[in-house]
Amino acid sequence: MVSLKDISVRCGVSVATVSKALNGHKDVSEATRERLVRTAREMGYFPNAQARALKTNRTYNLGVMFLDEAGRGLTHEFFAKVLNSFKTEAELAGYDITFISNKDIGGRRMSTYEHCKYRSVDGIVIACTDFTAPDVFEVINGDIPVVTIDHIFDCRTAVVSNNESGMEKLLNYAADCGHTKIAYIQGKRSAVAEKRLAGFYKACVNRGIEVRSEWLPVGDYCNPDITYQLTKKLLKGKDVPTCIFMPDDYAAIGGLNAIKDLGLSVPEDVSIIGYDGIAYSQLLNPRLTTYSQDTPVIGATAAKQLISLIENPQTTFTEVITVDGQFLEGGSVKKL
Amino acid sequence: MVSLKDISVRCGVSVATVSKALNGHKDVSEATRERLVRTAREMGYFPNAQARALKTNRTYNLGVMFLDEAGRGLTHEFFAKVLNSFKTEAELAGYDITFISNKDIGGRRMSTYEHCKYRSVDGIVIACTDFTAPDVFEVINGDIPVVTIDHIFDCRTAVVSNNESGMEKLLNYAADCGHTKIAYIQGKRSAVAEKRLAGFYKACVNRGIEVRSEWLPVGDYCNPDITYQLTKKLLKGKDVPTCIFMPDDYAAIGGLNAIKDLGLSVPEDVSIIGYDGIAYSQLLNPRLTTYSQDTPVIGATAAKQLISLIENPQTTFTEVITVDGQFLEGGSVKKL
DNA sequence: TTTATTAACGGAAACGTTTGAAAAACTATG
DNA sequence: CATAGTTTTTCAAACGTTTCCGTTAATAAA
Repeated sequence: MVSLKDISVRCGVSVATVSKALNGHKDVSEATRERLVRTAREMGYFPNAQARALKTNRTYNLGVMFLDEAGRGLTHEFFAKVLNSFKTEAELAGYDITFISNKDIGGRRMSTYEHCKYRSVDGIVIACTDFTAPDVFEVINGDIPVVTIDHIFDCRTAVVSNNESGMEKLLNYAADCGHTKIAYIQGKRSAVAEKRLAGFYKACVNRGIEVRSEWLPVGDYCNPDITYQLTKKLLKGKDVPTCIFMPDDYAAIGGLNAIKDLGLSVPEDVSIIGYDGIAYSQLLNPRLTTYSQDTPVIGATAAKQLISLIENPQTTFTEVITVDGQFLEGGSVKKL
Repeated sequence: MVSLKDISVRCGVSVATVSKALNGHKDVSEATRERLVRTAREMGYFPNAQARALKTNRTYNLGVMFLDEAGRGLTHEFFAKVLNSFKTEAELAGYDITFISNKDIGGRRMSTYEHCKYRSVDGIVIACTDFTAPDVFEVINGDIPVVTIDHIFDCRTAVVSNNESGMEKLLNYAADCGHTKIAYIQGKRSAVAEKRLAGFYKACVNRGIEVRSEWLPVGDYCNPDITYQLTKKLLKGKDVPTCIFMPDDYAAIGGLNAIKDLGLSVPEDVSIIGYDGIAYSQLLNPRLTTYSQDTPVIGATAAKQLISLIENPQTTFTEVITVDGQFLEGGSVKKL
């Protein structure tokens, strides 16, 4: 690899001058700057990221903290999409992405935060299902810039999907279609679940729809099996809902199968509403009525915010940015 | 951050001794070694990855090259799963994962290979749909250890899914069920597509099944729309196939919709076979008969191979490792 | 001409490691 | 007790940058 020294001897100047020229400092004449830049290019020079980081304490590396208790990891479409846009935006600004986790190094166990220190990441984005993990708190309380996705901590910037309003929009649609007997299979307790439930209640009150606690079973996100069971249970009694909200689109498949297995059909006998707007939901027949979270914006915003935090360290101001999604009208809700 | 120097002054020895003690060199007495390791732990020491890399030219970072012309990126379930297991295995060995792409740095465009040099990754795994990209060749011809997934280059280690045998198994199953009029909507031309087609032909010959060229349309992977069109076309004529092989499970959804839209049903009127064994395929009703690629093994094997290549540089021996998958019998094929 | 000002460049230390060679401290041997 | 051998420790250079400060040269002002 060609280094600054190589360029300096070739051009008969000092390495200091080369460094300054290439980094656009002002105390180098235009003529030599041009000459140095040119030969650097000719010689195929690229800075050595490690050496630079060692001096500047800036790695241009962002850590992605990604705990997923379900072990689905990147298979989780929401996270995969968010990560994808995060990555794209970060790369545009010259940052690379490294996965961070707790791991062993040199025989000693390293926490996620220690891992970040070891790799000297400039910033961390946290996206996970379990924000109560100790590793998360350690990072939150640390001194590395952090942006969280879909969870709000005091004094930390957060980018959250507008779960409350998304839920409201969906319920309003169901109400518009004439549904009043509405069930909601909730996701597992979490900040996201709270928000969605809040939106559900709020809209129900607004539309004068009675909320029945027995129609609010707690299931789990991305779990078609549990959703299958709960859907069957909901439809077993004599007084059954006409419309069921699912934890998310993926889990909804379990619900659809339950309905099919009961000899019923969607939307004729029972209406179904999902959440997420994943690709499959729009390939189902009938298309699932759902709410598409704006993953491209969520990821890109998180990246922008994180980079801004890194590059303007004085900014003690932390934001909570709410990203709206889009209602997707499918054919899974019957108009009564 | 506490450094080697901090430990050395605290213990009254030189930094060299500390370094050697912590790295388990033999030329340091057991007594001092134990003492140094203990205080290092007490002081919360972690090595500085940059400094170490600068000296040793080893970053313990693996680059993931991941070109996806379709722009689906991590949303692609096969790749997401492979990457997931790759990451897990690599982390076990103390390596981190960094995404590598072509990008701009300091105004100059950097190729993927240059990017790898810049970040000094110890090795690269290539997984992508388009292995003809110039960026791929540059990496293949470079001097960094490389493992490719699902594509074979001379002189480079490759981990490939057993596409040929997978296809054979599927066709044998269809034949066992009594099907003789079999169509295959191919994926776009690629090494993978070739292998699958080869397996298809081979099994057809074995079973004495006539291969009709008009029943071998070329579609595209992960593209339900094209698959929808081609499926309709296949089922329009007067002489139609009784069983259709889809490019993959995801694309198969397009086929299923086409069949539904024609007023037909699976498997009564037409049988369907997928490829990949993605989660959804097993949630469909009826479950899709398909071939599940062993993504956990593929990813883990790739990681192991790459790390072995890195840690035993003398090994000029390159392997091609074929990973078998598993046949999944669903309910989408009718027994005639 | 002298002095002050500015512009362009170089010297050198520093970042935190690793590592081979040299030195020092022991141990054993005759 | 000297010598050789062995074990343990330190020295010092090196990896490729960045950056503060000093130096030189050129220009402007007095």
